[in-house]
Amino acid sequence: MTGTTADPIRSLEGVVSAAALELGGTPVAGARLERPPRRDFGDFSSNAPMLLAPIVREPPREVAERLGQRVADALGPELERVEVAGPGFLNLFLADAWFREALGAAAAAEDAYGRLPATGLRHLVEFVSANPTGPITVASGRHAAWGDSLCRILEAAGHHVQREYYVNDEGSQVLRFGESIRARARGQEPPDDGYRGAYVADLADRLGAGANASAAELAEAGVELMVEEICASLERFRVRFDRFFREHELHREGAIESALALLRERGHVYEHEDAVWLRTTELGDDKDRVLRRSDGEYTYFAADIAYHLDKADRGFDRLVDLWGADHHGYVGRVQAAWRALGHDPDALELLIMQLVNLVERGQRVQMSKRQGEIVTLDDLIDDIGVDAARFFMLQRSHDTTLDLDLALAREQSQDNPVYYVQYAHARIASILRKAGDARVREALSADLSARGDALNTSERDLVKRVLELPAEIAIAAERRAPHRLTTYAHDVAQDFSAFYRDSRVVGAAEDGDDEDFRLTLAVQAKRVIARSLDLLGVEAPERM
RNA sequence: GCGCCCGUAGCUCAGUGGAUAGAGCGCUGCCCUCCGGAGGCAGAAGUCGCAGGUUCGAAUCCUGCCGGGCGCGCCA
Repeated sequence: MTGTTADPIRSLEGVVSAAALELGGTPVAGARLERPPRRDFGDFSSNAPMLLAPIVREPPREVAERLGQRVADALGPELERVEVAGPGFLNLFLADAWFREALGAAAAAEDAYGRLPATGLRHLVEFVSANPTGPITVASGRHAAWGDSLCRILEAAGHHVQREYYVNDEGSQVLRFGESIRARARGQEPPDDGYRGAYVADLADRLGAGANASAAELAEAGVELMVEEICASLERFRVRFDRFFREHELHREGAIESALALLRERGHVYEHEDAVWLRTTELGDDKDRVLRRSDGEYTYFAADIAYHLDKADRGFDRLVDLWGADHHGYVGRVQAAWRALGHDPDALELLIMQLVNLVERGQRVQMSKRQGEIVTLDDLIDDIGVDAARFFMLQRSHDTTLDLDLALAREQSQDNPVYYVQYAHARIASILRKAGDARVREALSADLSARGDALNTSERDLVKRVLELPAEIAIAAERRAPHRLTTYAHDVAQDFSAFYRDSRVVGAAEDGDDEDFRLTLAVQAKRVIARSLDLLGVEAPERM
């Protein structure tokens, strides 16, 4: 049955699908097992009969009856009973034997549990990419947490992942940055459109900038220092990149010219009023875009096309870009350019990250700022810590504005979801310490299926929850939805609390209960919480 | 004006075709002879923005409208 795999729910789904195939003569697309909304609808519920009904031309409930019979035959004693319900659901009530075997299988997988089979697909995820003209802000912090967590989840889902930060070290912004440093070095105010943060004067000091250094030199040196600082802030936030890709490389290697030549060859380029244009309107954009300005300079857009071409040439199956909300007007033209280059539109995903509002008791707040007018990621971490910052930033989907409640995030109590989850983990650790290593190992090597006592509701609920991890990871990866893991981790913690309330673990044997089963379940709940938190980049403490 | 995103409980949000729509916060009430009370249980609270449509079935898909956010440079 399911004992040889680390995804017992999937195996069960396979049994139902096989039965549906026999009945319908053809595979049923979209059939799945889901957790029913109410406990009296069983442990798992299949929508297969409703999908099968049109194929076999029978009422869904009749199909469900026949499917139920076959599933019952296939599962034998692991199934308690099936019920047909509602519009044609097949509800499965599983026997305790199934729960024991399933838990045993999950526990036997140890650290591999929740790690999905390799897909061979190579992903390049580009995120943060904040201009290297200032420290990392809270908004960029959300990009960092989210992008990094997505990468962790993609890896768990079996994909190969490369993390990349695109450094805009060219162009007018950078020059203005250099001019601002130079002004400070001369004891002057930066230009009106320059960078006015306190860190600029600090950079001027650290560079030992003489009054006659050029803005371009100062810009280059300033960018290098900023990249180092950004890197350090991100490292502190547990975010590491495989590569910082400099825009400068594209200019130096003639990559922009060759991208432009390729576009020209493919017939998408024209000249107008001394500028070179890309005809993006033919590919879904609302206006054509300039690639090279009339002054001969390439636009940021041209460099970005060259960058994406470079990524594609490196042989990735999937490019994921995470951009700020202020860049969403840019999506159409980059997609158009991507298609102009002849690439599969689905291979490039452009995701937009919405803004972060810092909130305290319902009011927008101004934090005390280390760097003048900018609220930096470091300021936030100093205030609420890395774990709370990451967890809170990951609780929401990327396309919704985030209200981050600082008061709640600071709170070290059960009201704070990150503490609630970490507390559950620490509490299980404490229980297992009390049991002792040797006793825990003994429990893990016991054959749970040989036991006979009835499981209680909260034990069964926790087993089911723990078994959901592989599917949760798969869905989070597919939908680019790290926030699902925050919900899941909280659910596990909650189900553990119910289990713990109802069932004594250490000393269960004295009451005649199955202590091996309970210890194994506690171990597995702890692993699953730790795994979920790891995918979020949040620590799972043994003690608090 | 055009484009994209959002509109679900008092608040912040989950829920990408299925059953009586969920969680956290807040609110009300209850539970500490028990492995961590940094805990648990129960309750009140919803015209899923509005109106049509598709479907056996719609918070979910389509169309229109209303409200909010963001974007619409030979800036990056």
